[in-house]
Amino acid sequence: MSAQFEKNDKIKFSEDEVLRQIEQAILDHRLAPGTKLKEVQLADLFGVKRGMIRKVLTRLAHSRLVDQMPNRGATVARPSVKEGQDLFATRRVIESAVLQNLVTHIDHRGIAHLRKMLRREQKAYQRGDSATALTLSVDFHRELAALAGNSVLEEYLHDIIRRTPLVILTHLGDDEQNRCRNQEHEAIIDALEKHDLKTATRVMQQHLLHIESKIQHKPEKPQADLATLLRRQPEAVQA
Amino acid sequence: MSAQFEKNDKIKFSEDEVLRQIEQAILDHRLAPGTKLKEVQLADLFGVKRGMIRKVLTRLAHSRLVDQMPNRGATVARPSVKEGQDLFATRRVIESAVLQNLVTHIDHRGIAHLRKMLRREQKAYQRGDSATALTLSVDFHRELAALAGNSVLEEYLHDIIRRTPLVILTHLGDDEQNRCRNQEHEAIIDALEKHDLKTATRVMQQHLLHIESKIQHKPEKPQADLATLLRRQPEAVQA
DNA sequence: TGATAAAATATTGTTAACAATTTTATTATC
DNA sequence: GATAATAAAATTGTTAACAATATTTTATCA
Repeated sequence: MSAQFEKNDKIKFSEDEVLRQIEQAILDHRLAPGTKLKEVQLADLFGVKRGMIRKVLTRLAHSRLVDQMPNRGATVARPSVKEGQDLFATRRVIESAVLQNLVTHIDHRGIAHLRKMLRREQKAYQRGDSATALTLSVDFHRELAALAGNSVLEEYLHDIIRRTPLVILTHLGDDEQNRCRNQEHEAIIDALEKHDLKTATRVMQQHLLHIESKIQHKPEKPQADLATLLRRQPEAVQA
Repeated sequence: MSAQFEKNDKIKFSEDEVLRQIEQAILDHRLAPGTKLKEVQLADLFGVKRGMIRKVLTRLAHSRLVDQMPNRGATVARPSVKEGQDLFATRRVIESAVLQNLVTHIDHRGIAHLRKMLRREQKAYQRGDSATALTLSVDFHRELAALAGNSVLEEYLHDIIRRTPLVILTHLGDDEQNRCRNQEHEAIIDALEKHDLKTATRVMQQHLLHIESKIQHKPEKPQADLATLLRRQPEAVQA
């Protein structure tokens, strides 16, 4: 009468919190592409009702992080190589447009803000905290889009950024190749400050092509059980 | 014991069909921005269960055609002027990228296909069937994206095209100004055939700016009841 | 009359039980 | 032992009843 109750012996999570945790588990590579996501199992795991898991899975399916098949449930999505290429190509288009907006709209305050973000990112690298560095690196791109002031472009870039890690994982593996080189971030800020669109765009294209060029097929990894994989490793938590 | 049962005296619709009908009612301007969408009313109207309406409303909210507020239900979305501008600006970015892809990838078969679509569009205009002409005009843009072969770009353009009529309705009204001029469609095909990216892009930009320039604020219209508005007018059906 | 509070109604949100379907296990047959 | 049919279990899908919240109506008082 004890063991079977342990699973519910925890705080109840909100829908957004459950979404965030599952999404993070996917993006942290703890849930491999193709992994079955069973509703009751997840519901018990988080101590919530099945209906909520259902809604969460639908939301995740919408952002293409999971696949849903009628009557056959949800699995972690396995994006094709082609989808990955299209995603990267579109990202180059979006980020170019962002820069084009920025080069006319940005002011000293914006530049200063970007430099502050860059410094935090560099410090994280220097102290070897690559998890934080990666987060901050992504935030840099997001912040560029936010400063550009076009909500639709921003929305699309968020969508792409959300989907990208899964593509990389699926076809490149967990090889730590997928992070930004922050010298390029610095070069982009410098160019923006001088209102030099051409240089900013060129550096950005290099920057993105650098990752894109590495996508290629890779065999699947063995898989542990769902509960273990959802449990986040302490050392991976960002500072 | 008769009148109150009439409402259910019809075929049961599938979820996709219900979604399609409500979306069409919004895009046809039969449901004005801000209109409350009550779950039981819609469920009775379509002869389906409330849970299905619930799912449909969530899907519509996701594509920003309806707003959902916790505990306060769903309404037809009222996009801001800013959102409309951002949508159009992004559309120009996406369509430019589509042309850039097309100008290198397109072959004679593709060109022939586009010309066939253009002829159908022109014929619809000539016989005064503006509803069909509008549909075909939109299809032309969609087809460009499909031929470009980037699924993400295509997806985003679909999203923008889906959201655009509501923006135009909200801020411009039902003034019939919002259709493409198909001479420009022809010019785009001509330029693509000659692999002339510069001309194709220039015409496309004009084409899109033509509509974009007309967005401005406009007072609200009076509103009939939901059941009437959902019932589609026969003459509006496409040929 | 106009404002405020309370009650009644309407609407959205959640849940547990059930139904339908798929998946796994078992049995039967060759 | 392999294969196919059958039964059992697991899983997803749906629904009706209930709970929570918001809105409208009515009642009360200044």
